[in-house]
Amino acid sequence: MDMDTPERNQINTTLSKFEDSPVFNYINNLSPIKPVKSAHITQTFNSLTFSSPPSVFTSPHVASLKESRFLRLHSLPSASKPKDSSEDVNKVYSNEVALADSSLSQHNSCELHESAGKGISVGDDTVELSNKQTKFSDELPQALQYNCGSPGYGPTLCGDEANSLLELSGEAVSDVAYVRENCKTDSVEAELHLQGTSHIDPKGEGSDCDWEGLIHNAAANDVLIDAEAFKGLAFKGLMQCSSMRLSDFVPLLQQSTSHHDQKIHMVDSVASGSEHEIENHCSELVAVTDTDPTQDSLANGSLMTNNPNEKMDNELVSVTHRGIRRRCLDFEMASVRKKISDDNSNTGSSTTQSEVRNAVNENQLLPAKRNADSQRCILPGIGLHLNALATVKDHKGKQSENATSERQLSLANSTSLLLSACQDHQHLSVVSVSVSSERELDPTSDNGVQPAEDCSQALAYMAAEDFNQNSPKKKRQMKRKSEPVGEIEGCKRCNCKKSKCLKLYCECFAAGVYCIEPCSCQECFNKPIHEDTVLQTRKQIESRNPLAFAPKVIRSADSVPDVGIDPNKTPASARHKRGCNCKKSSCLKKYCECYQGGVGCSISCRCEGCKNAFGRKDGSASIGIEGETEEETETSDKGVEEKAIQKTEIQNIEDHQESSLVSTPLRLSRPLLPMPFSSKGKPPRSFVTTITSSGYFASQKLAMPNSLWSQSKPFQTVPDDEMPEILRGDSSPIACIKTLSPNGKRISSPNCERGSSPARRGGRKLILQSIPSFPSLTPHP
DNA sequence: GAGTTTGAAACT
DNA sequence: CAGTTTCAAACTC
Repeated sequence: MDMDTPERNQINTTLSKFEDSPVFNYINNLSPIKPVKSAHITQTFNSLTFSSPPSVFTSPHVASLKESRFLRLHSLPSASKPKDSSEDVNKVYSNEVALADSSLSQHNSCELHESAGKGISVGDDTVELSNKQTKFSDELPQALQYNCGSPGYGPTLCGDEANSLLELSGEAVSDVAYVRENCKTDSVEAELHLQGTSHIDPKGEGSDCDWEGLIHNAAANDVLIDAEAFKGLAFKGLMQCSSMRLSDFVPLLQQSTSHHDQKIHMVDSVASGSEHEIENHCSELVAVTDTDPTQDSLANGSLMTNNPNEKMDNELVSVTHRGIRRRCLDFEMASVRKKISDDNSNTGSSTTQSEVRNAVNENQLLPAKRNADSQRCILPGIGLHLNALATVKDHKGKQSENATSERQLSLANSTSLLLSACQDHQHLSVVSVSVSSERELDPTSDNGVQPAEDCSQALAYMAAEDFNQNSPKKKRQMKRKSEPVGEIEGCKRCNCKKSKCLKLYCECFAAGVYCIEPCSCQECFNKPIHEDTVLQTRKQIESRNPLAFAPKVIRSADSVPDVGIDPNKTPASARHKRGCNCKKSSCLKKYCECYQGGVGCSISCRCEGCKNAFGRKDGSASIGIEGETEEETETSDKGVEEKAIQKTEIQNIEDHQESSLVSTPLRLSRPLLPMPFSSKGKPPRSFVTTITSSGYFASQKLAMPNSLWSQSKPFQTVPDDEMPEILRGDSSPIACIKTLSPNGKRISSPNCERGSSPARRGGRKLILQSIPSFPSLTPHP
């Protein structure tokens, strides 16, 4: 986007330098690879529906990810590391890693040189990519981490690419390596699919998969495939296509790529003497598969066929699944699942999947990471409106049984992940992976697979259950030390003892997610196995209060005052939908939902002694020291207490100031996220902001710590048929709905307060802001 | 980690 | 709808 221009120029300049360099020429001569056309590349990236959220994306981030891989490919060629050819797979991996690492996390220019020096195509654009990649190199590790499916898993396993990979080198094809490989494979597939390659059939259903076609197609579309990913793909393809052998595959690839100059990447990575690597790799994987037919296959209830090909495929799927599967399903997702299930039976999975994908694409991926850098600590919430989905289900009255197929679950998971896009756009990778893998899901269902909750949860869950089961250590890592008990960036964890997690007291339940392992709840019913109960209870609560699961904080249009709704001139552009009722906290503590949500109190609040730093009920804004000087508006005036309050306020203010994102509540685009909750680093418990349908949907789950909230009624009135549209998020604004809660509290539909610009609002406050559901015109540094 | 405080949710 | 109770998070020590 806007950010690219400068870089581009710079890159070009750099490139020129390179090209003028004797060294460059020399290298260039050595390399048969031709420059890649930028246009193609661009197109490729843009066309990656999945991972590239709209425009927004563009993103350097998404791009960077791919590019990085891309880059890695370049570095892979053994040309520069001849020794590798004879090494075993692990060794190779290690080397690759090393290279990748050097290119990823280090110096840019050097890296670029290195890449160029390796005979990698150095077309202007290519260089550009490389360069770009370098720019975001620091993000890669994390990206990779997520790519591997689990944050928890991340740091240790995949988080730091260099480290993880290196670790791998020392292990015999471990789980880690395994997962990693699969992730890549799936990623590639996802990319290919995204390209709109109709003939790519991951399942290989109906006939031998058209790998040749796939390759050609990939080449034709200028799909960038990194060596490793490709290897995985090739491997998979081999496994799937009994008629094709690896030896045949590589030549094919070469041939295919040779027809397209742009395919240099592939050629470079695969053709350049990597066949051996691939074979090794494949055999390694095969060996693993053969010797370790276990866990996932069993867990997923996947088939253990006698057909090696199938077996492998299953394994791959399950592994990937393993990384992502678990629990990203929330209640709503359960519904989705069901719906999907129904749809699948009727129209075929492809349609449904694509729908989901589209929804995801349009609603969530976008924002991905505009502010990734700055918001890294924030949990971006990108999500699909689960409630809406649930609604669909309800309307359809279709309820599939617990026997939901794994595919469904998987899809749900994928969606959730997508939705959740937890922390960074980098999660998108995960999404993409999961989605692609979903296609391959083994139809044999596994009830054991839990629906996912919010992305974070899912990830956390995975980490906890999938990867950490045997490793308390990892588990601990997953918890991220500083995280307060309840949430891990988007992960909710409750501690309910009496509510069975079926009341709004339960944060998980209120957020529309299932409780997960990290929860300390007792007698919890908020689990997939009690899905019916959960849904029922949920319905009951909604019948009482239609907006019970709606986001508590509604953010109005950035540029449009909350006229009518909030007569007060409070600075905040967002308001708690119902207002608080604080008596003693002066709205300066998280007891106050307004404060917790990072919004000012409004006329609808019944609080006493409001001193909300985000905006007082009386309309004054006490920000910064200002607040201290402001008159003490209300009752509380008791010395010590007052001091305590002031202290708190000051502290909060300081926190605010610390947050680069939050400069002031008054700011229209006030960052929702980095709230002043620094005291414990915990984001607001449950706030979601919604505004645009798209934003709304997008924001949910994933995002936050609080995850998905579900919003309900307003969308529930939407006919099933329209759901897709809703998911699309673009659509027309939903009619403003104002309702009264049973108890007379004012409840207005989030939409009522929605602003004119749909693009900006989104899920939880924190997230949306940082992650616009649509390409934001405003550059985020 | 236990106990207290707080205010939302639930109940009457 | 108001008052009360229950509940679990937030907070304090």
